[in-house]
Amino acid sequence: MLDKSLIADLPPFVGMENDSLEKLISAAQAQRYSKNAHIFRQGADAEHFYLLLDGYLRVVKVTEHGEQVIARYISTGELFGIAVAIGRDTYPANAIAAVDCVALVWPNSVWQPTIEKNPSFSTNTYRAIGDRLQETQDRLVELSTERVEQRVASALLKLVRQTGRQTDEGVLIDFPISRQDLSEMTGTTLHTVSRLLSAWEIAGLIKSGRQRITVVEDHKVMLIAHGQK
DNA sequence: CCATTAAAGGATT
DNA sequence: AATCCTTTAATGG
Repeated sequence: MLDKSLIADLPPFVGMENDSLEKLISAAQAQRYSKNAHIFRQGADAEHFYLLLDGYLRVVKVTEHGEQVIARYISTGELFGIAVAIGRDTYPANAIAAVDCVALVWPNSVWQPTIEKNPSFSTNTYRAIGDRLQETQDRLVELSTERVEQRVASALLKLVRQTGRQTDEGVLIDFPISRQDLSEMTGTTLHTVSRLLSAWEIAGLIKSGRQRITVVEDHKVMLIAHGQK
């Protein structure tokens, strides 16, 4: 049996009445996903919506030719797979566990009643959707105006803000991330990312290993992101 | 400035 | 052993 304290303090649910919370949580099912598992697939019928309780996952668009673009990362406490919120009946992308994850799963049928009875939940989720839209628009501008170096630096900083964990060496990005992943976030190739990271490591801005990146000099990375090298 | 191609070595399963 | 990740160099748009 799930307890409402699991979700009561998470951003999507702040301001909700206690009995509404209880009702919502009782309609949910907890589900574990091991690393690299697909939670849902692009184009599949959207029958559920989700909340990430623990872990990180990536949202990946796949083209007809098999090329992948990482649309965004979802971290703990975020809703995802909310196709129902924007009137879609299929999922627009794949959701893949970046590490072992735990999520709550609801059937879409509980979305509409929950929205209707809980104005705060409604505003919270539509705000979140708005934020994500804003983010993708910012990325569009980035892609068309900034050099690769700036885009990779920006992506690093975004990940640090979203998932950074302080260590004695700097701020570690808290899940396995490859050069390929970074290239899929920034519209470049893994080779270019590899070269950039190598150069930054020599310059002391970051430390990196296989699927590990630690930002040591975030200020200097920020300078690169903003174009003044 | 950056993508592509190729080659090779290390890490992971 | 097979596969995945990373680095490096050469070439060309």
